[in-house]
Amino acid sequence: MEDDESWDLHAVVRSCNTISADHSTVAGRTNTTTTIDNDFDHVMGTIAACRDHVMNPLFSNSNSAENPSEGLEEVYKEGCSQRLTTAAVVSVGDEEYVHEMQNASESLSTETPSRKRKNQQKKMVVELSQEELCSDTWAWRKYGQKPIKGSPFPRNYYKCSTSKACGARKQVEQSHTDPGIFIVSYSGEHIHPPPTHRSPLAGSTRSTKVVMSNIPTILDDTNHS
DNA sequence: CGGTTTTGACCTGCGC
DNA sequence: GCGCAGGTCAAAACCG
Repeated sequence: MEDDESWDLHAVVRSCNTISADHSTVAGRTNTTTTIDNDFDHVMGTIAACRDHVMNPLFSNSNSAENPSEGLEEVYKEGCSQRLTTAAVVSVGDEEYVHEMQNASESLSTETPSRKRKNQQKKMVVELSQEELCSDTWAWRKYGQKPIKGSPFPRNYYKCSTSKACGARKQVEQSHTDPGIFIVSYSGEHIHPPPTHRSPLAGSTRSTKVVMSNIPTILDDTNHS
């Protein structure tokens, strides 16, 4: 069976939401850019979800409540620059990820059908702490888990469960160099605004109990408007 | 009842 | 062309 570590991963992973990543220098290699080039709207939606939950002091300082567009845009820019620093660490000491992300970045310029394989799909790869993972309001449904060669931790696959038509997906994998860090890859775009609250039944299974115990805190903040 | 996780099977891209 | 590995599907089980 899966051990506590993967269980923890499952628990943490239910919610996640981030900005963008740009790996200018990875493990001493040449520039690697992993960004969503045309997904500003997606990112803006992401930020909108984040800002209320103060996953990062950056967002709590935003004036987005008054000027959602301008505020978020600024936050987005700042957030990117800050995130980039973090995200750039993703591949340090991890040749596999370096390779993976390089391949991903090379294929970012092509439009991607919903079911392209492997590195052909546009991806945004970020490194997140457990806390950050818990600061997500998007509703994700796990649809698969796979052991990854060379990694002691399985990779988990999630779809956005808010809408069946929503093509947003994410993959979450625990870093084997730092188990406290989670490598999250986003693909696709949300076609709907972030949910303002979760269904009471959402994530009602075993391993999500812990997660749901975290979520209410977040939701309380959100619903206080 | 409606939503989720689990998990084995299947599909497909990629390297040799 | 073959085999491997990653990504997805879908049925069953679970939970409140």
